[in-house]
Amino acid sequence: MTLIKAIAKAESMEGVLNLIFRLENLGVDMYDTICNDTISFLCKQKCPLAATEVYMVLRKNQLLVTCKSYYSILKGLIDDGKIWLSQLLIGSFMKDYGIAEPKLSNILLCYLSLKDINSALCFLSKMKDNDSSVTFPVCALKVLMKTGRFLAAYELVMGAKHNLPVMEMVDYSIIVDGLCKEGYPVKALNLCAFVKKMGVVFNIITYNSVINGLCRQGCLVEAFRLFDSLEKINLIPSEITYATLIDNLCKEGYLVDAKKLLERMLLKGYNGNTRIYNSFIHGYCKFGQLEEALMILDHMEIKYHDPDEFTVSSVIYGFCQKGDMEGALGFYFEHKGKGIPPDFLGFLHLIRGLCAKGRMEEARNILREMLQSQSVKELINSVNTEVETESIESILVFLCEQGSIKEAVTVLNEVSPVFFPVEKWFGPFHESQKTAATFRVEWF
DNA sequence: GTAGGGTTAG
Repeated sequence: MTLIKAIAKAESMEGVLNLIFRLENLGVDMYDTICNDTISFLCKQKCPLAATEVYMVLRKNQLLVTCKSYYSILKGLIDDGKIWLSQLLIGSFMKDYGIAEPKLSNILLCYLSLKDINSALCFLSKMKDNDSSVTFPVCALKVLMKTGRFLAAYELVMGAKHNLPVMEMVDYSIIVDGLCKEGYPVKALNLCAFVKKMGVVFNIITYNSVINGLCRQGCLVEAFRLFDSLEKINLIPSEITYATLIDNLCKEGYLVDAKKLLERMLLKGYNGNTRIYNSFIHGYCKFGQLEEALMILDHMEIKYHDPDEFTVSSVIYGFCQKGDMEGALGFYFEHKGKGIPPDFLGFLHLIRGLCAKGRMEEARNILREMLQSQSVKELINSVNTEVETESIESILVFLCEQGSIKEAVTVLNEVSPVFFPVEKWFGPFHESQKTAATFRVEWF
């Protein structure tokens, strides 16, 4: 076993398998135990396919495949989404151990929940009738969460009500978080209430996720209501709680309220960070208050929070909004000199602004610098896998060298929304009405 | 299986 582990650590699964095959030919004692141990080890190393090969060796020699081996291979295969292969193994597992074997029941539940959550629940209730030790499938939930089916997980929990197994706080939290990300913050709140009744206590991270989910759906009022109720459940808002709310206030143009909230946060002993100040800078720039944004920038530097790519890009955006290309260029060169270049959108604003003024040669120079920026390259190349033709980067380089700046900008405008989707909360699952437009903060 | 998992940007 030590040798096998050593070979596997060298990431040579073929080496492990070769060794197994040689041991087989030598007719070594305890061969079946070695194979079962190897299966367990390979699964821990997240190599269920290699483990399956060892399993085949056991089958071929009509040796005992332990329940644990079946379980760990199947779990690995299901986690990897290798459904077709797991189907074959489940058949043998059932033949060898019978349906009442707890590990098999768990795997079946995972497997069924992947295909059809209702049949999983049906199976579960049947197993309960047989007085089996099967509990509600936490593993089924994990499968659902891993495959992003948070609604199904939600319905599973809410539907099971009193037949719930002991679930840990984080298990619930992942569902809550998933629901928020999918745009179901109200369902997430329902789940929170339910969980509270079960006596499970969430920490602030979960509530941060819900607050963010509500904001993303445009439910700022509800988000603040939740924020205000945190005290009642003895939870102290974290810096991220404040950051989330501040960012959303800034986005909506409630900069005065955002500032009040920032003051409140500082009073609680938090220091603020670059990200929080970026929210302000971006908000001020978006609403045409460039001077305010620049004041925040100064303030930031006094507080030793270093500006970053986002900061620089936001300020450039602010200058461009005003049509002040000298200001934008000056700011760009100054920060480039300090080693803080803008990111994709910062460059794009700069180039668009220059083009709008007919300053094509300067736009071309900036485009050239943009295409040399590491972060821009990484971003652009991250979509290339889906495009079969030439890479976007090479197209842009070509257009730049040709001097076809307008065409290059067209390409950039096309790819930009892929990286920075806008208007998040107008998706198909709009749970509650957007209330931000009539919203004012009333804590003072 | 018996640790760790889950949160903020245009």
